[in-house]
Amino acid sequence: MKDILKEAYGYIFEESLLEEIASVATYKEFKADDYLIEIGDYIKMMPLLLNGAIKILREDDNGDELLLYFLERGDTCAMTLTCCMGQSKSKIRAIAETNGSLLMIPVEKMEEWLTKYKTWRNFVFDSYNIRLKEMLEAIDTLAFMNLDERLYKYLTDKAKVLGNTEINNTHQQIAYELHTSRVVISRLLKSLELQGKIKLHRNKIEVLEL
Amino acid sequence: MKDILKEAYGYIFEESLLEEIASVATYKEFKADDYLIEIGDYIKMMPLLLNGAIKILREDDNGDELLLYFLERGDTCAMTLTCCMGQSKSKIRAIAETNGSLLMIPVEKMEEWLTKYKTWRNFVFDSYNIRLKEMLEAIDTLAFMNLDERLYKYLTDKAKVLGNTEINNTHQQIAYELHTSRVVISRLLKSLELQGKIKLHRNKIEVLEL
DNA sequence: ATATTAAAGTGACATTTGTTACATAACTAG
DNA sequence: CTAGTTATGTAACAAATGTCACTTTAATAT
Repeated sequence: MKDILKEAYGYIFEESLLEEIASVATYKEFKADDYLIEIGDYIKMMPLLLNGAIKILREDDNGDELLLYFLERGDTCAMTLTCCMGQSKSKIRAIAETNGSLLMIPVEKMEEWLTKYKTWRNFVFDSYNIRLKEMLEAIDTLAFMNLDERLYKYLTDKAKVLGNTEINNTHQQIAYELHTSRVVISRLLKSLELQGKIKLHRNKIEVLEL
Repeated sequence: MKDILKEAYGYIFEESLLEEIASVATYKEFKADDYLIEIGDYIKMMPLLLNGAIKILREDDNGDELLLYFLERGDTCAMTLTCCMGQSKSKIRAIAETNGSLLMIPVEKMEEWLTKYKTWRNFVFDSYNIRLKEMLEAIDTLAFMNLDERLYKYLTDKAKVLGNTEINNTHQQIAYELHTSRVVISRLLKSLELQGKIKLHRNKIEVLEL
């Protein structure tokens, strides 16, 4: 575990902090599609992602979903920070997009390190900043793009996160994450295929240009 | 200035921190519709709002606008924190909604106080958390609500921020902030009026229920 | 009081997105 | 191979939003 930690965070944290993390953190592996955080959960640990990808979703009162963004190696979840420090319930859902692993840090430590390590403080602030940036991007996407553009962005973003141009999803699953209906997604996918941007297969979409 | 500072922040900061703030901060007054921050500005100071309200807007590549949220007394702008600490350009525009005043804190001090005062650290984290919450709310509004609901929410939110049920805006101005067209806003306002929720006048909208 | 200008109202139509219903194609278990 | 199941394709229509053109109303300046 120490090795993966060093690989993922060695370039930002000093040796002594890495030691401390290793000594208090809980290591956890997860598989694709595992539910990691559910809306309303109380969060007492802060996750540090070692590898794999996690998708963060928002849900409205009717249970309708919307994909907010992906977390990758070196990321932590600012929403979790929010909840940890504010002692409030999670406002988002986190689902593993791929297999992966993470470390869980107790909240007390994370607060302690804020004063003790400048690198940790910077990391936490950077995380907030990255998250705010991702949220802004999500807002831009919703406010300024049509659904066909949003869909194409979704596909290319996903391909990047997966490191693979083949996306194994049904149209229905995509529809959930973009908060629309399956028929609409099928229609727009077909049109993207006609434009030569993607190729459709059963349970699989191939992104042709990245 | 010390008085207003104490009135707005006395309940969260200790005396010594208030002293420090008073000694390094620049006091600034602004008038409604002043541009306080423009997209692309470099930000070297962190604002603490003493009174009045500020609206935060996002703009896309075509110059189309979208209202994100309002800041009120006791708020600071997490976007500014982002920019201060990351040395990056502003990604948002801030326009005064009412007359008001604020304090500008140099970035170095804000970093110094992070380790020195727990209350300051909590304030900064709370600010981030509140901002993330507002962003989530903005996303919910965009993703899950129809335009008529968004418009009504806009009107009631604005009335609360102004502390006044009379909103002095043209339909065109509202259309800009909600990123749609004047004709659409006129149509929906008329329908809200027929539902008995608002009353329309020239250059003025009266919110009947809050 | 009248002319000018800004704001708001309105009808007609276009586009985007959502919905329903059903057809077809591809996989899977037996 | 065949039946059943799941995924996808598609037509037809509905609803929400956007656009254009023009009218009417209210405020302001002369």
